[in-house]
Amino acid sequence: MKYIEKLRNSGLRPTKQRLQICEVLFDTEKTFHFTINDLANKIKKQLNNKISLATVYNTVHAFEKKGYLKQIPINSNQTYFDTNVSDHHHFYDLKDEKLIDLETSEVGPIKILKQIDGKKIKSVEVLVKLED
Amino acid sequence: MKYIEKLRNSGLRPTKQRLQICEVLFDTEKTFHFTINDLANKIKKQLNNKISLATVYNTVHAFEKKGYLKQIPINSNQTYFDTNVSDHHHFYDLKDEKLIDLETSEVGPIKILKQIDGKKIKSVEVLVKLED
DNA sequence: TTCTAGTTTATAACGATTCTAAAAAAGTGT
DNA sequence: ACACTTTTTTAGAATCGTTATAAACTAGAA
Repeated sequence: MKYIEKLRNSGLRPTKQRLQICEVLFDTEKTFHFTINDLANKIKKQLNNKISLATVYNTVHAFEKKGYLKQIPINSNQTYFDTNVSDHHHFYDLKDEKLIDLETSEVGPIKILKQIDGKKIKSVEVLVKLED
Repeated sequence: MKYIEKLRNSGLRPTKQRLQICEVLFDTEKTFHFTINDLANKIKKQLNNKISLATVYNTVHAFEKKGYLKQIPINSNQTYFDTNVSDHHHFYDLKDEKLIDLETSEVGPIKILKQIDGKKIKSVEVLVKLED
């Protein structure tokens, strides 16, 4: 299994559940956006196998901490995650409540002209809200 | 009262509670960020007067719909609002969990080079995460 | 004053997320 | 393979922000 190493290297035991979640998250052509609920359903369908919700939460947070997932800053009752962990931005379609990737190359360079004492910039994320 | 007109003009009845919330939100030198809970506490302290939580929620949402408040897109267990409704951006201090305004003039012009069919851009918001 | 629609209220309901404590599995050494 | 320790999984309970409910109240109009 190709994920065993990956997990071990980041100090996570390669358990059956984590490996299965890796499959669902990373064995795809394209990256995608999801909520915990989306993911739990996907697991059930795709693997015909239920993983406890608590485990899904734990795993997603563990993966996020290790940098294998990113949280998408957006106001919703549910938290959105992204399997695309490269620096990039998002459109948010307000009507359909859908997220669409917006690559950094598709946004001109962003200059932050204000500094905050004792702090450094960790990330710059753009959210473009769309309407009809 | 200066807010009676404002509320009437937007089709909201100028009730005692709404006027009081207006005072707390808009009778300030500077704009500020808040959660519903922050606001409820501020009302209790500042006006020595309790307004039902449900009313605070209703009012904040009504004001947001009318454009007197803005939601700030950020991942937190609570929803953040801003009394600064001009186009602007935010720093988010990850450690202190604090928001800081970042004016559009302090960010170079942002060019969105990707278009989504049948949709137009409603807003462009930048979130700059800060670490030590 | 009376009527009606809009508003407030306390409380219940809801739903996403986190906590808990026990069972299971993984890793380590023998 | 076995015993032992630590991590992980699990179901269910608990938490907490937010929304719904239904009754009491209020603003505005006739």
